[in-house]
Amino acid sequence: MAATIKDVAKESGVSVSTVSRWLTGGPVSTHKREKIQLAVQKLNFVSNGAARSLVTKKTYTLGVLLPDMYGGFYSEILRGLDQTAQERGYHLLVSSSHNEQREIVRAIQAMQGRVDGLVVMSPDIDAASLQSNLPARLPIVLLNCYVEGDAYDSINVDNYGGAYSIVRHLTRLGHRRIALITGSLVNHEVRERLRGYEDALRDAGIEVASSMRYVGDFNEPSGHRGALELLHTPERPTAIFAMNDGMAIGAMAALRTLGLRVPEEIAIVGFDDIPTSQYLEPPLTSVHVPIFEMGQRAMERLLMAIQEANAHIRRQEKFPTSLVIRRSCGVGQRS
Amino acid sequence: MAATIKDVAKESGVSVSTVSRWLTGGPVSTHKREKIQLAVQKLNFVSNGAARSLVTKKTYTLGVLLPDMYGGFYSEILRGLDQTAQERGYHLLVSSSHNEQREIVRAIQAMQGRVDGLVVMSPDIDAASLQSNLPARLPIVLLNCYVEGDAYDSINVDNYGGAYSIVRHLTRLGHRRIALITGSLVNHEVRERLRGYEDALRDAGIEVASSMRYVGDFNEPSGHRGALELLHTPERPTAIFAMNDGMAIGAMAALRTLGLRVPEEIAIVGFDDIPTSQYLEPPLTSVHVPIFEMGQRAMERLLMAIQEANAHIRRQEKFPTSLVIRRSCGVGQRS
DNA sequence: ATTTTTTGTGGAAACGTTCCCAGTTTCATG
DNA sequence: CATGAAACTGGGAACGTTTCCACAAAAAAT
Repeated sequence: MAATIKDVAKESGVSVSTVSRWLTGGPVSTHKREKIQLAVQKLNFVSNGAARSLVTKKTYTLGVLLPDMYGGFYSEILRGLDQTAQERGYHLLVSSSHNEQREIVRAIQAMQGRVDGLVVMSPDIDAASLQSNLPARLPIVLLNCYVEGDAYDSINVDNYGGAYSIVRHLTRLGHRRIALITGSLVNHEVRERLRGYEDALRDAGIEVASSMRYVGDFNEPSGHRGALELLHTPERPTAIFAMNDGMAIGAMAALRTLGLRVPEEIAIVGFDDIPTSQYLEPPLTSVHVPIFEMGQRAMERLLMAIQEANAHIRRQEKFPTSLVIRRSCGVGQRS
Repeated sequence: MAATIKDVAKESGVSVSTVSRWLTGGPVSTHKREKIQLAVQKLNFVSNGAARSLVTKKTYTLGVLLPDMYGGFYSEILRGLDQTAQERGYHLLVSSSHNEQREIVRAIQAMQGRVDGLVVMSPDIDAASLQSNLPARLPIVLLNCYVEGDAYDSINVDNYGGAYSIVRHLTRLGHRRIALITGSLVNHEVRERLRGYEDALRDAGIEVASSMRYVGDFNEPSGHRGALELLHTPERPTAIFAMNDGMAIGAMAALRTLGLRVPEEIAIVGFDDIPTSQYLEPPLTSVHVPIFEMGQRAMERLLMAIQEANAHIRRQEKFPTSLVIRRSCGVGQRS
């Protein structure tokens, strides 16, 4: 068994209270302090976090719920979360692969009593079931979740604006047949990006054709499949807009195997601007999303919510995107 | 305040013991079960993890210590760890950015009582200080750490063999001036890879030149700087071996800005074979390391150690690498 | 019908801390 | 040298669970 505070007290001949006071930085006489330190060393004592947080009601741990962990996007988010947490002396309790409502709730419940707050990232969670399953009082920040109203702190991206601007960029370059590789359509972010795509086409006087659309799943292989499929359409697209960089990468690989040159024969653009994208050949034009910063910001807001407790004012933030023009769309500066 | 088990007991008119028994799946009469369920629903009760693990001494949480979180390597490791943990009903308590000995120890101590075991990944931790600071009995698996003897379970990569084989590949292609971009030389993995590089050169009758070496830090920018520096040497290298793919990517970007074609004018190879590498142009020849699998395996071994408790037999595993020949070294099959 | 087993029940003692409280010592200060 | 403040001390009650125990009621076996 690991040594407890009682063992230390006995070994050093002081009371439990005094050892505890030493642990928490209270005033202890030099004499006793030395004895305690000796005993701690000897017994290899480390205080038990569970017991501690049971009484203090602080865990210095924050829960993070992710739908997945694959790829440059989630790892950047996690990095942003982790760095900020780390700076403030917090740890992260991570749990991924949650797509279903029920799973998320289960994971949240398992974290109860082990975390001081929660960052939930799940594009398809619904607010109602969150509310009814969440222990009251647990500070929470929603990242890229769709919720109406101001019941939660949330952080989102301007999905509509980003998609609109990159598709408009393509239309301005003269493209008229712009194919689309989407993620799952139940995903709210996907729907927003879709709206941006369609509006940009319409505003350019282009008809939206459903043959120009392939439903992927945000991973490389689906981008690959999507590109192959879209090239079979009677009127071959001159450009492909993939709803994230992962699928754009997959699509580019597919085009390469077909011997199609990017961007000369077909343009391709993505969304997210993950770190990898700049190193592709040709470098990928994409909608820049400040991924790392969003992670940071989510964590900052969560820590704020924890600190301010009930005085906390909830806010919904929407991060702007920006167009990063590289060579894959056919006109960028070299990079 | 969140509701406690006592509140539930009072609300439903049964004893605390009975509620607890219901929670843990013990036998409870239908009648009381219903009452309890009602009360739980009404009070929105979720049992407190800290209290629970204080008495059961199980947390269903595993600690993970990483030196950093940036890049394809760590995120793959983490994914492997997380997936396996998830499958077995465990969560991950993650803490990164630990390079110094002291920081690691502090992080481990902070996790005491909150985790059932630990995966420590820190190429420059030393076994002695681990041992003296670690609470006895806490199962632990070392990932890519250098420790002598069999005091710990550990998982490593065949760094020497990997480096040797990729450098030999280059010499067989006729390269004689093979430059090297390393990571920090205090890192044990770096030293092993260095050894492999040097032996491969010697075995090919090539003299090891210190002018052909640039000390980087495993991140892209240092690869970029390294490539620029190495091209200034009197005898320009015909190939560059970067000790990880991140630096290889940085180096490739540098060569591109200089207008040097890869692999025609200069070959470049990496180490790790992160997911990104296959999508580069040209695709990067690298030493494949089963990153995800190593994460999985580390977690499996940790869970074993936990399950078997004192009957556990420690083992040191070394994962083999394999050469992945793509185009960046000048001879690969197209991909 | 009696005994034995199973099933269900609540009281109370843990688990390893912190922190309040009441008390004791130490130490300037007038 | 009294006096009040400050520093220090240990006892013990929390914190929210589980689990051991003793026992009662119901079911099964004799």
